[in-house]
Amino acid sequence: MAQPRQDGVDGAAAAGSHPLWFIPPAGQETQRRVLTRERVVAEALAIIAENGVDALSMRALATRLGVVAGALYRHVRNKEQLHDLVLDGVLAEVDARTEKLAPWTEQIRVLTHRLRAVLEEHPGIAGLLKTRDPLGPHSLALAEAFLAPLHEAGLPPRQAGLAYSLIYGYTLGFAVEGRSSVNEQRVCDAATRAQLHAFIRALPSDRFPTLVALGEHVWVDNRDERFATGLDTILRGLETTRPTAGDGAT
Amino acid sequence: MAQPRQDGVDGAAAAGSHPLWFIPPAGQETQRRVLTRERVVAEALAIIAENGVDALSMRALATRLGVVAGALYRHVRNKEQLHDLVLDGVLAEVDARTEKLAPWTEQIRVLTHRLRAVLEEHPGIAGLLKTRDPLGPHSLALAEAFLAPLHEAGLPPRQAGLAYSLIYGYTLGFAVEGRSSVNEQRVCDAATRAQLHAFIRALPSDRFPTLVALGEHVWVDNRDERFATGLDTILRGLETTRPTAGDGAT
DNA sequence: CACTACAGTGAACGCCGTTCACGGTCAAAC
DNA sequence: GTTTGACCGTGAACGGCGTTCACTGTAGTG
Repeated sequence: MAQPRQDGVDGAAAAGSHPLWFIPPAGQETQRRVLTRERVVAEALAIIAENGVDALSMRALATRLGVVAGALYRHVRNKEQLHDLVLDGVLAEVDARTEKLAPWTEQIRVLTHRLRAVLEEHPGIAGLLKTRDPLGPHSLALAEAFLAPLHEAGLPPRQAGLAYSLIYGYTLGFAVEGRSSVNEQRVCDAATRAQLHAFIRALPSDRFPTLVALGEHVWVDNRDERFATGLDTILRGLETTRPTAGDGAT
Repeated sequence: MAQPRQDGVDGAAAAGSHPLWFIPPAGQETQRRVLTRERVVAEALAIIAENGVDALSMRALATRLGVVAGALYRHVRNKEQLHDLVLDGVLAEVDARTEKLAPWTEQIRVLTHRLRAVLEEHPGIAGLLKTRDPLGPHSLALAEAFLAPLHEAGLPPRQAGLAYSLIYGYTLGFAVEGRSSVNEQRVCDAATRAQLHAFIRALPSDRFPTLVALGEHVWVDNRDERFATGLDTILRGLETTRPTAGDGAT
C-alpha cells in the first residue's frame, strides 16, 4: 500500500512520524491538516446531492472525510451552522445573471427555473431554506437579480418587495414537495396514478361532487407543467397590479 | 411511596395487583386499557400545539400518557403513521363549509385563511403536510371545498385542478415559514428588523442597487399582509385565465 | 374455573448530535 | 537547536432518539 520508507538519511525518524523530506502521496492523511471548512461543506453537499439531506449526519460526513465525528467541530460550530454553510453553497450554484434586454417576466421565469433546478438537485435543501432568511452574499445576489426586473417593470417599492417574497416563496415551496418518498401512497408512477384516479372516481359523488368530476386533473404528476402554469398565474397577477395608497413614489 | 395495601379481604391478591373492590379513582391506570389510538393522537396534537412538532418524540408522548415508549407501538405502527394520523386530526379542525352565495374569490379567501390559521396553531405541521398527499376524509373534504368555487368560477377542469394545487401549496408554503426560531438573524421584533434594514442600506449599492433601494420593503414581518397580498395576486392571475387547448369542455 | 389474547413493561440495539481529556505535530520563539 | 505553545484529530463518553422483543399480568371468553 504505502511505498517503503527510505528513512536511512537521518535515521532519527521515530516510528509513526515522517522524515522531513517525505511528502505524503498526494492526499494521504498526514494526521495534520486533513480537514478544511471548505472540504467539509463540499462533502456535505455531495452527500445531499446523492442521498438527500436526511442522509447528512455528522458521523456519515466524518466517515466520508476519513475522520471521526468529533473532528468536524473544529471547523463547524454545530450542525445548524453546517446547514447555513451548505445553503450558501447551494445558492452559489444558481446563476443569477439576467438578460437585461428581455421582458421582465421572461427574466423572472429564467431565474425561477434556475433556482428550482438547483434546489431539486439537492433534495431536502428547500425545506431548510424555508426555515431561514439567509443573508449570505449569494442569497443577496439572487434577491437583487429578482428585484431588478420587478423594479424595472414599474412595480412600486413595497409591491416589488412583496412580489419577490411571493415568487421566491413559491419556488421554494414547490421544491419542498419534491422527491420525498415518505408515503407509499405517493403519486410517482403511472400505475399508482391510475389507481389514485380510480379511487377518486369511486368516491361518493354526493359528498365530493366537484372532486369526482375534476379529480383527474388535481393530482397531476407533471411537475414541470404545474410549476410553469403556477408561475404564469402569479406573473399574470403581478401584471395587473395597481399601485396602492401608501406606496409613495420615490 | 405507594399507599399501604389493604388486601386482607381475599388475601390472595398477588403483589402489584389491585383487590377486586378497588376502583381506580376515575382515570387512574388500571394497567389494562390505558391507551387508545385516539388518546395517542390527541396527546400528540397537544404536544405539537404547545411546543411544536420537533417536541413530538415517542418517549415524550409516552411519558405524557403515563406509559413507556414501546407501548405506543401497540396502537401506531411507527412514527410516520403517527404523523399521518396527526395530520388528519389537524385538517379536521379546518371548517370546510363555504357560503355558496358569496363570490368565488371570497370563498377561496375564507377557506385559505382558515387553513392558515389552523396550520399556524400547530407549528411544524405544514412542513409535514408538504411531504405528503394526504387522502384522508378531511383532506378530501378540504379539496372539495376549494374545487367547488373554482369550478363554479368557470375554470376548465385542468386549470381548476392546477389552481387548487397552487392555492393549497401557497398556503402550506407560507405556513412553513412560521415561527421557527432556528436563526438568530430572524426578523422577529422591531429592533432586529431595524438592524436588518440598516444592514441592507449599508450594502455596496453598485453590486446591489435595487436591493439597497427597495430593501426596506423586502423583509416585512407583517405576515398577515404578506399572506393576503400574495393570495390576491394569485387570485387576480386566476381571474385572467384563458381556456387553453386540450381542456375539452365537459 | 381454565384458557387465551393482548396491552403495557423494561431492557436492549443502533443511530444521532455534542463534549472533552488526551496526544501528536507543526511553526514560531528563544 | 531546543523549547514552547497553538492546534487538530482521536476515542470514549453522555443523553436522547425510534424501534424491537421476550415477558407478565390482566380481562374477557368459554
